[in-house]
Amino acid sequence: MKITSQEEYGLRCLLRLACAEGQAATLPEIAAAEGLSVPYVAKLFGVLRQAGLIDSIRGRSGGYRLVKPPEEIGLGSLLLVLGEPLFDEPTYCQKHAGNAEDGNCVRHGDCSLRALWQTLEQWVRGSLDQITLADLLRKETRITELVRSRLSQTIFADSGPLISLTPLTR
Amino acid sequence: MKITSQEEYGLRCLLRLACAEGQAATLPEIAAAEGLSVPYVAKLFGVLRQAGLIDSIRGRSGGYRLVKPPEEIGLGSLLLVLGEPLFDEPTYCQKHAGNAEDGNCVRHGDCSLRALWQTLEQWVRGSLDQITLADLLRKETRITELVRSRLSQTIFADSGPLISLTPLTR
DNA sequence: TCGAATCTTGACGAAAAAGTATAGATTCGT
DNA sequence: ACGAATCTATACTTTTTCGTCAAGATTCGA
Repeated sequence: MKITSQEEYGLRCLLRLACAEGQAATLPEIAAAEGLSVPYVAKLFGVLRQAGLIDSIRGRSGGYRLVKPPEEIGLGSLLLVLGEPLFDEPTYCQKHAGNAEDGNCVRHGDCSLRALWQTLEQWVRGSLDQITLADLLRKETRITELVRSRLSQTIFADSGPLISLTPLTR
Repeated sequence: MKITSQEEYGLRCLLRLACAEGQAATLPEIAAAEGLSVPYVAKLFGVLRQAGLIDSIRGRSGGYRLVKPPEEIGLGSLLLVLGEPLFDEPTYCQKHAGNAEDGNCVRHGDCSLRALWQTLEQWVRGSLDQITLADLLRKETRITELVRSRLSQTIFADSGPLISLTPLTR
């Protein structure tokens, strides 16, 4: 369970854009500010652009701009654009090893850990979405308090999935 | 932000051990139960053993056993043994790209995102530790309720770190 | 219109992670 | 004592991720 490079740097670069306040910032500027290579930032911004988070202006005095104000960009959804979910639903029971010949999931009865990951994902994502880019730009923000104050909402509200295991046969 | 293979499979295999209730389970048994190769499970159990979570008995009727009862194994610490933390403190400012020639962190003033990741890490880890292996073994557990009921504790209690950013210079 | 500055895209190589293979060490049962 | 069943350790191959490179497309300014 790790923050990927793309998540980390994508977020950093987007923060730089957010600092620019409407003014378009260019790849070389951002790259220099973060100490990254220009092509790498270009790749990251490609992802962000195709996700509709930023706008690009081509040509001589071009650059990138945020589409929405920083107040409306939650970290949960942002990180989801830059990386994968904690747990990749559609491929979960196929892609890894540990499947029977017929391709079915060989695991504890009904793939029970799935429920755990789903809950965790929903929860982390939801919590992160309570923090916006704008929050990260304000100096001297106490994150813990920030989140706590915004987390009185119903993250656990829905009735989650069940876990059940079948016993190990020896 | 993703669950790594080692975390997923390590947890699954450990669950199998927990099912065995004190009886030693062998590599071939576990591997067959999870549909994994024997050497792979061996590797995973190597990690778990060196972390002191399981005991190995060598020789003819050997196998592996949990050192502690499942009630005392929290998922947070377990996953930490199997994978890396969300955010790798000591290497954070060196290992990635984006550093100045002198090796110092080139980032926003005082490496501000660090505070975010630390808070998140602490928080996810702490929450996961409220769930034990034993909880996952009980059939029909509603994870969301489980966590909520155990989370009235002071996960947010300590005063977290500050965030601060220096403005983008163009 | 030309050229410089910019974004866009896909292919490529390097590094890390995942999983396998193999040889070896230990113990038990007969 | 021997052999079968087990764990242990290391090296290897494959796959994925990371980051770079190079060629192309677009726009502005002079």
